Amino acid sequence: MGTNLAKVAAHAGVSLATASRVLNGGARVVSESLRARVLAAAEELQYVPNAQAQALARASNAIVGVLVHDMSDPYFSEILRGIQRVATNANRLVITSNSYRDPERELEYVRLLHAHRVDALILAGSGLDTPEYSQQMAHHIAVFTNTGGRVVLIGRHQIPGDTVIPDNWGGAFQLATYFAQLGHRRIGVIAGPPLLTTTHDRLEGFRSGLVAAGIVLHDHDVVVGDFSRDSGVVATHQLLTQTPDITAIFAHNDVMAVGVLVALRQRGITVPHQMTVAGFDDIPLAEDVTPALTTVRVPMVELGVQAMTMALSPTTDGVRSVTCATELVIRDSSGTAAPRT
Amino acid sequence: MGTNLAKVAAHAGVSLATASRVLNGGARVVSESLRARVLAAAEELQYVPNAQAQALARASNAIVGVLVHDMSDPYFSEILRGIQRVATNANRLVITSNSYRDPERELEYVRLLHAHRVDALILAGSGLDTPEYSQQMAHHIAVFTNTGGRVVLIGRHQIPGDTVIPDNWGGAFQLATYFAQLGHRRIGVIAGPPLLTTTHDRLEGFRSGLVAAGIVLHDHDVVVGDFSRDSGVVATHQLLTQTPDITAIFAHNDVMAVGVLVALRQRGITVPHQMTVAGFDDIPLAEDVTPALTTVRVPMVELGVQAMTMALSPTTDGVRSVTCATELVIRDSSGTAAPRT
DNA sequence: ACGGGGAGTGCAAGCGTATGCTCATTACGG
DNA sequence: CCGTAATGAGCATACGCTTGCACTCCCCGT
Repeated sequence: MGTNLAKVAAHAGVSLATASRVLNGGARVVSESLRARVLAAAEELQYVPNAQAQALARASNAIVGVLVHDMSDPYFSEILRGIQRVATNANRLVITSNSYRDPERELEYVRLLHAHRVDALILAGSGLDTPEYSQQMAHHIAVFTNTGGRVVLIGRHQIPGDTVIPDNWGGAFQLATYFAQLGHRRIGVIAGPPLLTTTHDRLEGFRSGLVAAGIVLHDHDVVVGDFSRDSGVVATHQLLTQTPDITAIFAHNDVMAVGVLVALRQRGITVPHQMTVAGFDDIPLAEDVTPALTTVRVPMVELGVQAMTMALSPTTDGVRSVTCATELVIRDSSGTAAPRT
Repeated sequence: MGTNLAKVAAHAGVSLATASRVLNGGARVVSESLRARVLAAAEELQYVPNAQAQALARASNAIVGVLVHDMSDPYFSEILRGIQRVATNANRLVITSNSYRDPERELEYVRLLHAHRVDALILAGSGLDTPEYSQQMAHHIAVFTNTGGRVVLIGRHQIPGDTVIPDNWGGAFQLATYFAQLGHRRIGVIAGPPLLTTTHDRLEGFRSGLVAAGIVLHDHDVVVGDFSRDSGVVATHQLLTQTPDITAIFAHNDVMAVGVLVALRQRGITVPHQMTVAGFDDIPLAEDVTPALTTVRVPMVELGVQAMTMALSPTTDGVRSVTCATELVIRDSSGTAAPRT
């Protein structure tokens, strides 16, 4: 059934070794006549090399594993686009897995990808900031790197390895400054899941920006979401119920911000006149919602490109780290603070 | 460096065979004492099995290859979600690759996935309807299936294999009927890439629906896009320039429909009062744009689930085929035909 | 008490490929 | 004309694991 190199070699009347050397192309120490015979045989028998066996023999297999929280989320979707772009150019295969933010599953997948002996592993999306998780993950990662695997982390982690991070803190700081300039004094925040470093950085950057403007962010003005649209809707209603006097809302990502817009529309609150709204990430659809969303741009494709580039380049001994700048993008969902009703 | 089974066996003081049997768990013909020793050794040495070698020895490797046009596109993103859901439950790894609608690359990837001896291959997104492409692809696929691989196609192809198809024709027909009921007589269509079967089916279904209502769809009322938002914008301007008297626009997918809304807003044309707009697919953001988009729902997650389920179930001799119903979803972007200005 | 049987292990042969090393052939210089 | 250095091809081993088969005990039935 399966045509293998042996059959090709036999059909071409040469040894296995010669056939292998022809098909690998690298060292051209094979005479033209034999080379042609082998190629013809391979073609005729429709030979497709067994990558598994090659990997086993070579101890390297040209495939990179990527672990994301959820690739349906535009944020990761864009990162993957960057990763794929580089991978394609380098003729690398990419295995993508979704952890759906489940730590158990995340560890499980790292193990699985390790088992498949991927050349490199890219962990996209910040990790949980708990000692147990960090320790376990660090342990798994260590075992992997000890075997010669490379690891690149996107987002801040408590895990050693090459890193690509967006400047979440700085972007949130800028946004806070902007909000303050617009005259907002009471601001609601819809945060991401509590233990993510991304959430932490965006929250603290924002808080610091407000503090610099003499504004205090109260704990009860912060509600928690899970980065999904629906959680943005729910959180908005919660926010408006418990602190009705806010004049602006900062959602920790654009997807939730879209939920905010929906919720406000349901309540008949106009944006930006009665309420200023901003998100984070600048996903493609941010400029297509109404009103177009003010947000902080994270160069997602760039994050992916950088990560993959690192993943492909040989291990330098020290860990490398790249920070990608974020940038405030002002659109139509933000405006000067509305006078109290 | 790499700990392998041999080292584990040695460390536990048993034979390679015994160690293998313990770790595979299946046949429990190993005494408890030895079993414990092996497990302890594996733990201590941090043994991670080499999936490559296992696959080679077993001739099966629990990984499924998926080829999509562009996983940043919400359409494919949702399909992948369905695929992943099933894959996770079945403890299968998924390799995802983007062809970016490049036929060359698509063939290349099929070959690459074949080389990696994936158990099954899922081709998502309709194929090109050209003889050369179909023939070549059919050929590659045949070589793959001859080796024992399974293939599932999502969308109509000219290629033999198990198939999951959304009822594009029927959905478009329904939409046309609805448009006719609203009183629209002159309608513009923004089609997908010309040679895709999806494009063909959506166009012909729509045309048939109009014909059933006594309306003719002129060729110059159809412009071509590439399923991207920006192409929707461009196509809309083109459409309004060459046939300004249309009262409704049907974009072949929601992503382009969003572009239509943007273009209309630029021109100050209100929706649905001055222009009716509809898309296709019902991607998640369809209900979040303003106005919420009337569209035809394609059960994308379901497509993925069905495809993966087929991919995992053993080959029946005949090719299987599942059709998923589509459904008209009426939201705010459609209304009765505006009186001529 | 002896033979049969079953349970538990180990041996060794693959799975498909890459590659170091050896061997044969040819060309060339002296 | 012989010796030596290329040059090209093949043998055999390694990669890490699974699994059919053979072997060794030990227990039990007759």
